[in-house]
Amino acid sequence: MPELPEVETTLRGIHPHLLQQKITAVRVYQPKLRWAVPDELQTIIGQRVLSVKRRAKYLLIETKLGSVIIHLGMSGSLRLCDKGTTRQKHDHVEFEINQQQVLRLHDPRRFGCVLFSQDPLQHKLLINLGPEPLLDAFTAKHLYQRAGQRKVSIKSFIMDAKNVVGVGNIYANEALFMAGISPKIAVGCITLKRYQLLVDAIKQVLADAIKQGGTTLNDFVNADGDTGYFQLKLNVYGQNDKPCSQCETMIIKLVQNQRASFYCPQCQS
DNA sequence: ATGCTAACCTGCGCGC
DNA sequence: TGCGCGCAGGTTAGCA
Repeated sequence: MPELPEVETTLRGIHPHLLQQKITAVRVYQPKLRWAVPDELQTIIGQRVLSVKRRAKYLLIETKLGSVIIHLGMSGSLRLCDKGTTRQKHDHVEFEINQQQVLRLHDPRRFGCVLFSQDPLQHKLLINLGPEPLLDAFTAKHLYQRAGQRKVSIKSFIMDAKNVVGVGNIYANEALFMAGISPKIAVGCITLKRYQLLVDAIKQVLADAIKQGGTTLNDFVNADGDTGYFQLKLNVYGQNDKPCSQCETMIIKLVQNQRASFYCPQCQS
């Protein structure tokens, strides 16, 4: 489930509870995640948390000896609870904090991962990532230059983390609607001016969602254990066969790169 | 280099 | 009530 706003919300939820605290135990109940949980993870036992950060949709828990890299995949969530709290089905990894609390990774589909690296930003999975969408380095010029004469669709392009990180399926659809751009257009055919509209839309859509505390759909549980069901206003995602909020034309659904796309054929071209 | 497909998993809702 | 099917928020490896 988690798109970038949910990961950012998770970060903000766990950050104050982890900073400067000692990791007193690590328990792995199911090591078979997207990648096997490495034995090296045990290195952090006894270490103090120096910082908790986010890069793309990866959460980084940094200690003097190295960092834990966590990705929530499609269905992952992190929850901080008292040590005695009963473990739930699909709670695969837990970090004990000061012998009192545990940070638990819950992930039914197991597309997430828990890794360890002495230098996480140089890790294979992070080293080639594009700019953070909410920072100034993410510009229209950047997308325009990367697009070149390529023929890939704009929807696929903005969901490719080498171009910009953190744009998942919901927000890709919503940002394209906001920018008035059809998800099917080839990236090489888009003007710099239209890339500016798109960059602005991506920033706004993500910032709005973070402001609301993450979305929305199914199983998001925030770090304090409250269900975070903030229903974001979705203009196109999941709105197929319903009238466009702007022009009343029926929203169309199609499949691109094995992912559902939704758009208004009137407002987006 | 580019673009597409399969694959990794479980759970849920729907039609029959 | 039960079963099979299609679908789901992500991302990489591997192929043509």
